[in-house]
Amino acid sequence: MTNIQPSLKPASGLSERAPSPDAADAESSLAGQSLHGEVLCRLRDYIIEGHLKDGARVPERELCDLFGVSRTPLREALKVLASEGFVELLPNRGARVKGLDANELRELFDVMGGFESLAGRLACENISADEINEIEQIHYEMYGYYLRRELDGYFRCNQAIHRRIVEIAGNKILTATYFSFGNRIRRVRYIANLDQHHDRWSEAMREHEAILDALRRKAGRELSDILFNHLRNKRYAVFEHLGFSNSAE
Amino acid sequence: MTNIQPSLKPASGLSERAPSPDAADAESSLAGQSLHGEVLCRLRDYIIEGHLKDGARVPERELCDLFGVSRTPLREALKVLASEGFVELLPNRGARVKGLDANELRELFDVMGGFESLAGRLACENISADEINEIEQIHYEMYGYYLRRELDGYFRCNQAIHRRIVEIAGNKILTATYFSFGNRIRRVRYIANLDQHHDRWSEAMREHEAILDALRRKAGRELSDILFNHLRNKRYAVFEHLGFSNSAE
DNA sequence: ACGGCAAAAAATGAATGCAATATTGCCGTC
DNA sequence: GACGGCAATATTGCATTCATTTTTTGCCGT
Repeated sequence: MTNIQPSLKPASGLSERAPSPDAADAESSLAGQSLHGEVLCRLRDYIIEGHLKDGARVPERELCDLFGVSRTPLREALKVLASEGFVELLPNRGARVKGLDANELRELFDVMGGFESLAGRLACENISADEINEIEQIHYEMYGYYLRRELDGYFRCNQAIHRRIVEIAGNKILTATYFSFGNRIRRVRYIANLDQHHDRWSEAMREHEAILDALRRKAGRELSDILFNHLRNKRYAVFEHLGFSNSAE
Repeated sequence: MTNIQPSLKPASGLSERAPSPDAADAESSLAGQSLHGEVLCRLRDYIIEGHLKDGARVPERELCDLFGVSRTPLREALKVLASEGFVELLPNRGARVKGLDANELRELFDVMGGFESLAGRLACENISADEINEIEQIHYEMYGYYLRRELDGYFRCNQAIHRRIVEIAGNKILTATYFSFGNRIRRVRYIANLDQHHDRWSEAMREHEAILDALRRKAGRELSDILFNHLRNKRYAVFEHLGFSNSAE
């Protein structure tokens, strides 16, 4: 994977990777090649973007018309989406969109924390000087946004750092799984209209300092720990924001 | 006409394997309820148990005959198996069994290490006195097998401890994902006829002492670390055993 | 004997058809 | 007006069918 050239352009470096985290590699094989792969991606996005409400039944016929395919590839896609956790298959009663209750959301955050934790550990084993530089770059760009209170740019950099750490971990299976699970959280953001909140901003910024520091020192065990707790704290903040209880139920 | 014979007895090579740690909850919804769910489970087991060789094409027609279903549910199952990583879908060229090369196996071990690491951390947050007792029990039973050099019993207890830790973590999504990924490694065991080896036995036993100790003290961070390295060491041992290189390639 | 080409065969991918099941709308009764 | 039963309708799950594409086979020429 080409690592981005060390062109010292903090501001522009990110804008290019801006758009959408997009697809894990997991379904690159399915993606554009076949009808069902196409339908899978489109239907997944359709659900992630919240066009179907939690618990709503998935109208096969309508979606067939919408996508211009017959029921066969659509139903194949539904089976896959069920295994990914986006829908639930009820015997003889079709598919329903699977929303996340507070408990599942909490679980999902912890699992993501586990992935990031692992990624941090592995990244410390593999990271090159150039890559440390790259992360630093993004970090300082993010710091700039932080100082200027530009939430949007801050958020993009934040995402980029976490994504790069996972990529640098150099474990394709991890990467694919990470992004796949990330999609399920992404949907919550759409649904709950969960724009990033300012609470905890300075705290998160401090945590990122620690992340960068641990990366520089290649302190895998430590970074692993920091990243898990970073996600935990994010979970706490999100739950606070949503008015959920933070204790197990 | 109406076939509908829920029994689905091919009477042929499919073992009536009862045990199997079985099932993540992930497909409890798919499992016995529908034809495609049934086929999914059976085909997955069929592949895990090595009835199809790495890279072999998956013969739709034959399997349809074997399972006594039409191509539709079988193909639906194939799509899911592809998303789980057991097969690869080649456009217009059907499905091929996806074997793991050394690199992917290494990645998979690390991901499992990540899951166990996370599980240990969470388990320390949740574990009750009774559950500690239970783990201790298994641990000492395992120690007995160790002293008597009974590899089989030792191995069963070993598995049980790791499984219990994951369950005690109390994160259903983690549990489901853990077992799902475990299946892919399970296949390697079948294929490579990877009986447990004696190497590293005493070392592994010592590590398990540390695991139990950390659990007792509810030292999550520590246990997290121990478990990751435990898996790493296991990976090293397995790779040694298989004659693979242990360094990244 | 060997390699290349064309036709046949088989496989795949997707659409359609059909029986079984769920859902809806309607009506009568309380 | 609310409720329960019943027919009409829609939906689901799977089998079957159809159009392509791939693979194999058979043939010919060199």
